Amino acid sequence: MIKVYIVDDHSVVIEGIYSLLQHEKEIEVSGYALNGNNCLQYFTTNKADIILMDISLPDINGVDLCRVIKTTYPGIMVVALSTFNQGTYIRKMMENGASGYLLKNSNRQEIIDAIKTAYSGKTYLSFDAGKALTTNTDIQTNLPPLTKREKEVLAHIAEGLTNLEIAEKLFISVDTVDSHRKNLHSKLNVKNTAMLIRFAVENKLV
Amino acid sequence: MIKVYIVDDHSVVIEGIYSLLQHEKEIEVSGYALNGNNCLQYFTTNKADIILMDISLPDINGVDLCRVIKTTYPGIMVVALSTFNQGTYIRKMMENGASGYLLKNSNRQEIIDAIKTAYSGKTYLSFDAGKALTTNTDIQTNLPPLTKREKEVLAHIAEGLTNLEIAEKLFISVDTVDSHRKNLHSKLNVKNTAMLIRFAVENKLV
DNA sequence: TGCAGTATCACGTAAAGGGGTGATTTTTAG
DNA sequence: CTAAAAATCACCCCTTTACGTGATACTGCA
Repeated sequence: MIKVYIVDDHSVVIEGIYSLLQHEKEIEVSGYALNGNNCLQYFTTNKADIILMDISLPDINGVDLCRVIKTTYPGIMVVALSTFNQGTYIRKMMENGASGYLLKNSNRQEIIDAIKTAYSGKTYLSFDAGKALTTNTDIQTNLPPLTKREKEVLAHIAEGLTNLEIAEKLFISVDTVDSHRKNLHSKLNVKNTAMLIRFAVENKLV
Repeated sequence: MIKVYIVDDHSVVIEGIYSLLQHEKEIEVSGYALNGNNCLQYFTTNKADIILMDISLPDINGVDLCRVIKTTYPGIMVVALSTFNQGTYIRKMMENGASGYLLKNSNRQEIIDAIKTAYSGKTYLSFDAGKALTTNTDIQTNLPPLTKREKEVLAHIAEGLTNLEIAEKLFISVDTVDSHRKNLHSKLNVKNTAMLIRFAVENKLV
């Protein structure tokens, strides 16, 4: 029986994985945490074989959490969970001891494969993730498609222009620029300019 | 007589270059512009051999301006002027047809060398710029030194935290975080979060 | 010892961004 | 032609940044 622990701040993800794995005979979900600290807390008194770990957590980022876990409990295999397919993050997780990288849109079989592969001590990478690593070209397939206008706006934000300046440059209203900005936020799953630009630069969107 | 034209939004820089070159027999400063549009305007009716062009301009960024100039007037040699030594920007300027890259802290001889080299059709790179290009490692020598605290704050901003969140994490006041942020802005010569993060990521400060 | 640089905190104003909701028009693709 | 996607604009409310100015304490170095 492989004991799996889940760390993700989205309850639905935990719920989804739990449900996908509940009929799996060889796998048991032994617990979960909604943030990094609860996870660390848990492992002071409990154990597991595999941790499915979201890369973005409210308190600690996945890369750091992974490093802490692997140095403290080398026997636990960490599989990174991510919404997007970013070569940069994949590399960082791997450098910090992760045994695999799984996209949240993976199907049941992929998740099971990842868990079993990691359990056997090997590394599991989802198809696209592996490709992103070897080609050294971040796959944009798993990035939400941005429209032409969104890309333009993003480029201008990255240049340091304000919404007003962008509006003047594109001959549209500030409200429209704001709309595009909001769409970028929700598509890229960020909540402010700093995260937006970081994401954009790291993904060579700008 | 080599006719030199200067584009820079800082009057002092124009003044400084002018003064450094005024006793040079073979070089004549034939004009200047404080922004990209005035520069383009000028060249519809005038000409020059060399343009010393600041990379950051109020209306158009230097890279784009360089591309426009070089496609419209291929005979004009563009030498990029920059405060910092960023491999990324150097590369971009070169890709867009610049004949050289000069730091604003260059001395008189370097500026003259750059102008003459560009005039002869060759490429001039200041020592560090050349190094930054070939080693593929952005030189940080020319980046203002950031203090420990500033780096910490910067890292947290890049993670998407607000000043308040950073303050709580570092056990300091929001006002202090704000201070560090202001210092980062002035040290790195940026005016908002977007530019700050972009600069930081491109310079591997985060 | 004294100065420069760092780190700290404060207060105020103005500007910009973040979040929600809703609506109309254009474009695009089937 | 028509349905979906994209682009446009508007308003509200609140939070966060931006910028200025100034002050105090600590620290390392000349």
